[in-house]
Amino acid sequence: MAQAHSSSDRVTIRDVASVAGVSTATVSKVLNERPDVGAEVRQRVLDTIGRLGYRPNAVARGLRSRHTDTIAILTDDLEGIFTNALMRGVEDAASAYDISVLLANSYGDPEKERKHLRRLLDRQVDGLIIMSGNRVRPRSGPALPLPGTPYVFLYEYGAAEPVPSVLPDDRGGAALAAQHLIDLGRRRIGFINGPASWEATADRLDGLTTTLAAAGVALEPGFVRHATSWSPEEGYTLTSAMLDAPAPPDAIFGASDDLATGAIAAIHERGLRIPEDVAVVGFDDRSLAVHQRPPLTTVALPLLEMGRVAGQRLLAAVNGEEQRQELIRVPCELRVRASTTGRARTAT
Amino acid sequence: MAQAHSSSDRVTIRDVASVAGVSTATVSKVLNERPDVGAEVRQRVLDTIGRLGYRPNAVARGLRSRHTDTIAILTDDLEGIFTNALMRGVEDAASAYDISVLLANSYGDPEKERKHLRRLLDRQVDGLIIMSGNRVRPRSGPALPLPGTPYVFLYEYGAAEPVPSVLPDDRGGAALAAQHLIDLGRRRIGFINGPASWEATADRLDGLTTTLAAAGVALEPGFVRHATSWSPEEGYTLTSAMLDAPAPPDAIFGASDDLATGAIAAIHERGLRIPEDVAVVGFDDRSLAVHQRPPLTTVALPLLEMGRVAGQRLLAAVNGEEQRQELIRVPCELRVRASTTGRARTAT
DNA sequence: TCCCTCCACGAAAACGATTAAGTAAACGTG
DNA sequence: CACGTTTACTTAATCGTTTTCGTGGAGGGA
Repeated sequence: MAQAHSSSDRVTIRDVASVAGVSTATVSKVLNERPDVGAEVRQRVLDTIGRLGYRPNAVARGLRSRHTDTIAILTDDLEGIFTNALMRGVEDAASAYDISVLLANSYGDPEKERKHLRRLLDRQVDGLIIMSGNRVRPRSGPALPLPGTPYVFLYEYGAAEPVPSVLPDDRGGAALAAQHLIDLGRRRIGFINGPASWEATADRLDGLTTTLAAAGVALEPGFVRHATSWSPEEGYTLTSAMLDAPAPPDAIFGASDDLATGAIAAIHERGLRIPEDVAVVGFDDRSLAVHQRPPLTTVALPLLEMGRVAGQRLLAAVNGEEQRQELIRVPCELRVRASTTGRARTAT
Repeated sequence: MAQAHSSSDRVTIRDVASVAGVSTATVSKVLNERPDVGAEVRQRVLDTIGRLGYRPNAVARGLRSRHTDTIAILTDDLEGIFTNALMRGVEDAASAYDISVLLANSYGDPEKERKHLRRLLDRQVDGLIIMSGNRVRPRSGPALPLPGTPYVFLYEYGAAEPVPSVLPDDRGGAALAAQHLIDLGRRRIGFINGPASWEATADRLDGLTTTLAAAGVALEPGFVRHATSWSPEEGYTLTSAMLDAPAPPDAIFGASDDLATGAIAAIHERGLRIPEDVAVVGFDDRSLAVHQRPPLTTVALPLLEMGRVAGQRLLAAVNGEEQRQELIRVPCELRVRASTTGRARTAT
């Protein structure tokens, strides 16, 4: 194996140039696949690079060319339920374009967040994915202080001003669930929504009612409840209340898998059968959904795809495409399982 | 608000120097808190920096000083159950020292992994946290090709050679659970271990048997079973088998929360009470543990702490401390809940 | 007063690439 | 054959810092 002959230091573009008998400019052109370099010289340089095991120094490159091929994810909850899948989507998109991803976690502390943001800008990141809008987002003040650095909000509700942003299609997702229940002949549908303070809950309710209305099905007022948290316990108590009503529902739609899980417990407790007596649909498609008994039909949040979309939008902006200050909704997908059909119809 | 007067470009150290009437060398010294600069000059420079809103360019700094204040996490499963908590620990440690964290996900694809590794080294990262040992790890060949870049393996079992590494104390964790059950007077303990191919399972079994033996309690051969996966379903079937034995166990220890969850289902199904008839202990302390009915006593994996420890070890090595090729075990913690005591004893 | 030692600071050379501008040779073209 | 144009390279400046020396002056001792 050929080695750099002289020093123990890393081999630079200058070494390659001198060994190949060309200038560093030429090596650089070969590296960047520029057209104005002859075939045999190109080959010679390539060979030399291989022999010497040369690798371009990304830091030096970044200094001169003013881009670092790096984007950052700024989050306030690295351990959030959905964070990994979102991150993975972003990482997917980025690494497809040979872009690296920096991670910054703020715990929701505005001080930490500012510190991270400063550090990232110092580091000359090319763009930012923001999953930590509580503090830096435009909602609470003027626009982000990101001179010339493009950014995309990911899974951040409630931006006051138009801003590049990616969210799930909550309305469409709820509509999917509603249509599914209708198709199964259910007419007395109970909806356990999340806390009203969450923006998504309004859209989910809207998707449900609109779809039901279109099918001529009315939603009983007592069958629409806002939980005070997304927990199974809430799902359990609210479902219990509905089941104990004189004319109980024949289906429960929970605005989260946790809520639906609580519903399942309440239904089982009363000796009712799922789905024969009461069908259950959840929302999110967390891993627990498939492990329920029976496995839970649910509306899957397109987290991976959301991450990818956000990443792609950001990279487009980094590459100079003009960025539209637009909110993009990524469609949800219905995963039909035994809690509505009695036996799993589709894998996963 | 004072602004850079002349151009639209970013303000550099040279601008600061000229405005403050000193050389860039001096500004640099102030920036890096070097001693050889006088008090009033220092103050003048500091003021100028503030007025101009100057921020040092980390890329340029990295080029010259040969360190980037960046470490990377190389993982093969960004969506793994434990990945976030581990990452958060690493991020904690890093950001405490003003170090940024790069993320690289390989999906276990060795090709992708090599590509990421190359990219990270090109980027001159100061060190690596490796949670993706399947391919790059020494097990399958010679040492890592990381000339001069320190690294620490995190939550990676089975390194063939001594290598800086951080793992949970599986043995100690199992011992904690065993002691707890003994203290509660349980004597007929069933152990549902994970798949034998997992290195951790041997340690957990060992911790259990050693502790029981020390208390004079024997483990019945039929009460020690290896599952073929970590799933609740496995826990369910294996527990069922034990419960249907002539003299059933009075406690089930599952080597994962999922296994223990399955155990709970099997116990309930037989109309037995938890913990009166059968106590249940899990391992991992995933979020589902606290949501079980009854809430599950479990051995918590110290993921956050493991991440922190790995981060700190790495940063120490980056700072020139000599790195010991050593495996560090981080102690687990027992979280006592109702599945053994009948009522929660501790919060969380 | 002279000499030596510090102390603060500046000049200038890196760091390893990219890139604008320049140039010599080869190549038409009239 | 003289004269623009390409083609294929090279030269050298540049990106924004850090860092190694060098240096002038202040201070101290004899």
